Amino acid sequence: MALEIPEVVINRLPVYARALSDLAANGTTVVSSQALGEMLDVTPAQIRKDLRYLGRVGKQGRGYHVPTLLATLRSILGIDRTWRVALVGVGRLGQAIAEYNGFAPQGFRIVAIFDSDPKVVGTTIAGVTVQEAAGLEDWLRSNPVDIGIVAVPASAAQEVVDRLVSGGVRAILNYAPMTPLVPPGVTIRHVDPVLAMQSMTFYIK
Amino acid sequence: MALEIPEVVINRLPVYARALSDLAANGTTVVSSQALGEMLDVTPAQIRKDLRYLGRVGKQGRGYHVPTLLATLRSILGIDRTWRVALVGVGRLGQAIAEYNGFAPQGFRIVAIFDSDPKVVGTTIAGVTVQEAAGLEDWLRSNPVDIGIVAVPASAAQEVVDRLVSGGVRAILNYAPMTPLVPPGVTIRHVDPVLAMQSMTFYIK
DNA sequence: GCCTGTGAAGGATTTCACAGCC
DNA sequence: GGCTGTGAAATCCTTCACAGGC
Repeated sequence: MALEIPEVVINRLPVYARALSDLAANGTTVVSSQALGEMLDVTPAQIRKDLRYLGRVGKQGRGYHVPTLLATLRSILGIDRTWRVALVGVGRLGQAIAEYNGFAPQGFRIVAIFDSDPKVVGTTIAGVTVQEAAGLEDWLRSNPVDIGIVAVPASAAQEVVDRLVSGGVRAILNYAPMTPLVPPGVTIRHVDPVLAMQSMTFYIK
Repeated sequence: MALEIPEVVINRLPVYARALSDLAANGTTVVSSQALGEMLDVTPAQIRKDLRYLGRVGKQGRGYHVPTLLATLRSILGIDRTWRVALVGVGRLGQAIAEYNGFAPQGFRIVAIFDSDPKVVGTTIAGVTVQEAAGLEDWLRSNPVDIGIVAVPASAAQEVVDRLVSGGVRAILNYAPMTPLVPPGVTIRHVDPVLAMQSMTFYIK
């Protein structure tokens, strides 16, 4: 029964977790697939099928117990712990990422920042001293991190990804406007507002 | 033959367009589905099927003519023109978005910025004067925009979305950490690095 | 009665494999 | 010979509809 969870489902689970978190904060203790579906514009059947991957997590006739379900979800996604993150690139974008206060509350701790520009190396951003990018792999070997954030220009992104990977990083969040390749076993996600907009203009043109 | 293009395909087309743009910049004039697939880690068959939605855009035995294909792609996606964008919210995040210089080169022009904080209303960010958010709908009625960017706290996001929609906006880029609902006919995309990370931790835990 | 869990059906997407054109 | 276009097959994902537990 512990069958493989498909990637589409994995991508929806954090959305459910966030909604359940909001419900829990409101003091709601039980929710039906119907109600959750209305909050998120997802069909109830899909929610039930998705949640079924977590086990028998609902109660027939009642619905889902919010705190329990949330805990299960967080544990399966691995978001019930803290993760060490390294940020590479402190241009405008990297700076904004470093100072973004949405990561820490969710357990993502930026423990190191790298850049190749001598003008910023040695400065402190969000309490972290910027290190010379040339030392990235060495540093990673003695200070493993879980996730790498790439916020360098497109021309440097593939190299940075390669070096993160060879330093043992298996999850990469890519902000660069290109598609770096990663070997099997390494997960990469892209944050690209331009691509998002470009896929919307098709519908409004 | 002008069959409906599925949404999954629409989401991949901008990625192809970006890669073709890079190839064009390098002076490459012809590319095969195989080569393009290797650049992007996509199977050649998928690329051929996807591009087939644009028409008969390849030449058997040769491949795809980069400049022509790029032009077709841009025209079908609607990224060959400029789009008027309104940004709502100029906290840290909104500020970074306003100052991000990746939008303009792709034809996305932020023509107005709104916020409800009197402290920032009237100030100028990236050359645009911040207006009082209360006037959003009125302003939109006389100055239609194509896309709205929502960079307000989660608690205000649904209301902002509703007001953008009632002001005629049919495409929304949501940076708020919640899932606003939109009526049929309105397209919404989410930019959420936290959700992206939360879907990766599953694989590395 | 309400609502989950679930097989079956239906639909969508991806991959295969090769015919046909350059 | 190389590579697109493309039916057919395979796979994956979503929706339906209802049995069964609360």
